[in-house]
Amino acid sequence: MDQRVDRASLAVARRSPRQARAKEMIATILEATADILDDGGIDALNTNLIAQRAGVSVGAVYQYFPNKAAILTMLGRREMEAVHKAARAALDAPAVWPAPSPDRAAIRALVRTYDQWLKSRRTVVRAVLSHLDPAELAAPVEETVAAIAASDGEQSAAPTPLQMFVATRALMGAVRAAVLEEQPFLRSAEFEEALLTLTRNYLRAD
Amino acid sequence: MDQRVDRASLAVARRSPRQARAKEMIATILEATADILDDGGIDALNTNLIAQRAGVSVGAVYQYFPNKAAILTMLGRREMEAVHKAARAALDAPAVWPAPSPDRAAIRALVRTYDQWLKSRRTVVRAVLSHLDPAELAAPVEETVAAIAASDGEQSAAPTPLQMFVATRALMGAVRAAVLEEQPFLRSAEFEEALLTLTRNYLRAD
Amino acid sequence: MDQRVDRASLAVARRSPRQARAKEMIATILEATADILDDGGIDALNTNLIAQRAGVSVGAVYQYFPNKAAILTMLGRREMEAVHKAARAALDAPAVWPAPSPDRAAIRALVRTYDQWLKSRRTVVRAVLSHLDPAELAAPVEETVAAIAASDGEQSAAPTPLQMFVATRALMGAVRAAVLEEQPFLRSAEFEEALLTLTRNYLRAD
Amino acid sequence: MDQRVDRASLAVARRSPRQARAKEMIATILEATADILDDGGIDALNTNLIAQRAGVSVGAVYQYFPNKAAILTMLGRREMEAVHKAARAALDAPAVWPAPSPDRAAIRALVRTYDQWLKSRRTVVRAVLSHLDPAELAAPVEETVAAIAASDGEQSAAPTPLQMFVATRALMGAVRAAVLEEQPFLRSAEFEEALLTLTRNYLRAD
DNA sequence: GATGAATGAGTGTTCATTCAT
DNA sequence: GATGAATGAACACTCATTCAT
Repeated sequence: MDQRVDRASLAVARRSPRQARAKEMIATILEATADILDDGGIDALNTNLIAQRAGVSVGAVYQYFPNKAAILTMLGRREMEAVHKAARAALDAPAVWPAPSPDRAAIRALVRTYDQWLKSRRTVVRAVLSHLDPAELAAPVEETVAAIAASDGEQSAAPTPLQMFVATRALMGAVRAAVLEEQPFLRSAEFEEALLTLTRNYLRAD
Repeated sequence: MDQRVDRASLAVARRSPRQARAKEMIATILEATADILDDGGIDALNTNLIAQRAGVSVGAVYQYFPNKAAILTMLGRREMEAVHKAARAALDAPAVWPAPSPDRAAIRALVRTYDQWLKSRRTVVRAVLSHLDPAELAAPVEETVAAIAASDGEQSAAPTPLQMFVATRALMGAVRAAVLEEQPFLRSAEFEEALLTLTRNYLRAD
Repeated sequence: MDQRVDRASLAVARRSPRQARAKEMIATILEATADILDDGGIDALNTNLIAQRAGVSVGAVYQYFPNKAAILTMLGRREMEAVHKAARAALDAPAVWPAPSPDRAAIRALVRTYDQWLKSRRTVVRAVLSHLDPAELAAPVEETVAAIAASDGEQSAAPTPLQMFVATRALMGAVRAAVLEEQPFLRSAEFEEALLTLTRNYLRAD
Repeated sequence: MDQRVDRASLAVARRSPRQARAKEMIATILEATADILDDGGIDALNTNLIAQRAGVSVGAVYQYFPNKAAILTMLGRREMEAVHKAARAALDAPAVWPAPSPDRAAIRALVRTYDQWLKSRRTVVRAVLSHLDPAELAAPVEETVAAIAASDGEQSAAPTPLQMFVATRALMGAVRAAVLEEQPFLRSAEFEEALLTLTRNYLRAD
């Protein structure tokens, strides 16, 4: 068998470790940022501290991010992606028995995800919620709303964009407030029920 | 005749104009703050600039506010009070003919108020929405929700605290997102209708 | 006699100490700057050190100068003013006996002034010579050249602008080089003689 | 046949292309430096940018230069050499008819050379003029002055070192100022005439 | 109470230089 | 020799807050 490798693939093979390192570095920096945020809030956040906690030099931080704001923004996006992913995973998880209806499962997944997130990264959540573009924050919730709308079966038409907007933001508003105000009922059955009713009733055509 | 006046009454007599001056000063400072916010965003805000724009010295600013954060907080509260007041005024206004139902009137008042506010103080709104305690922001909306709940008449029981929370935050979430994302449908009839449906359907017992 | 003072003059009287303080501060900052320059050259110059050496805070420095460059520029101008003044004073000084011709006196004054200056502020001179606008540097020399031209009496017409330019810059070029290259003949009679010849011969019509 | 080659001769054979490469590299780096200087002035100059523009790595730059200052110095020297060469070439060029006197030709060559240089590398010229040792800058001018002195024939003795110094620096001072102040008369006949008079009159013994 | 000059800790960012690969 | 990621000292400048007048 021919042992030779063409130059192109070799180059790819070689670049990989570099890219891997870059990804690692970015991850490390973001983690350090999140840590600081959770320790001392947004006021404690400064680039030198980020570098120190990440165990790298400030210069390295600026090799991967153009400025401080970019770090915060990327952290926000990453966190949202994580929430997104967690919510979807919960949605796709094999149902327990007796299976909750799919829309209830969707709400439950959403709330659980936020709750989990909040527990591990209280301040990061707050920072993300207030610094990220609201439209970006809506993505995972939109999926939940879509799941609820779909569960209604043929009974009703697909929601209009405006309906989606209102339903998404309403649901988000309720969850967000519960998170930010640290309401104790965040993981209660009643809250889940309320959110479900809110969304169902709104989307139900009449 | 005795020319002396007792000190106490003098103090009382004098305090009035003093307090008036203090109120004026505070108002001036807050106005300057709002101006700067709308001109250059939160990053342009600093106490020296506030003093300069208010036409007073920094020292004077610190005579009335313990620190910068307090200025922002008070501005936020004042703005919310204004919204509160405007919303209530709209709610209490003599109905035009044909009168909209009271709950529709409440929603309309809320949306109009935010729209007006946004037009005159875009950045202040953003700053307030993201820096003020969410519970504080809920007050005027709570009133609106209460009005809607009341308009349902005897058909349903008074909403529970949880219901109030969810309804309020949901409504707020939708309005807030429309404001922050500067959605063009903010002052459309469809949006009003959607918000009304959202709240009515949720509060309607079933 | 009326003892009252009108408000305006009182204001002036009161502002004085402030302005005096400002002038003092500026002088102190410039002095500190010159000190640092002479100690460690332009590379050792930084705003924090300037403040420290001036015995004030960095903030104070920035109260009087918009940025670091402005400090250097102002120092340059001040130094040039001083040279200007010294050169003129030497020019106007009562002649010793036997009196040198006025043009020789002018050259002598110029060279002495530079020599003096160099001895006390070697690096400042270098910095000034290389950072200041060349036209600004020409002023005191222009005066010297004018004195030499005038001493020629009615024999020749007033020099044209181009002649002034060439004579001034030529003279300056020679002095500048002697200063920067720290030529030992800077304060020799031969050098003085040479400069005199250079200028006289050029300006003498033929 | 013996395939071995002795190491020494191989080394010699190899050094040539290596040295050629080294020269190329140095030239490339200096060119990049000049480019940056002309684009954004001395403040825009940094080693990473130099490397990038030169299409090499920073490490490579440091293979050929001990530090940033050395690059600037070498660029200065190179530029001066070029001026030197251009001035000499102009001096040696076959005279047009009617031939200008040799001293006029020398001045003309000097001024033309500076003018040309200025047009193509304005900022480099400024940087070189203010960062290079003044004695180094004098070399090409010295040659011009020598040419002028020589053209005087037997009428006068060879100039003394001091005379050379003064004549050179005076001429340089005038040209330098015209260049730095971007005087429009830089390439005028009057300026040439003035410079010629300046130098001739000074060197003419009397 | 009012003033605004002064303070100085704090911060984002740059960039010459090194060195493991 | 070449690369370029990493280093980290250095620095200009800001701004909330204080306090002598």
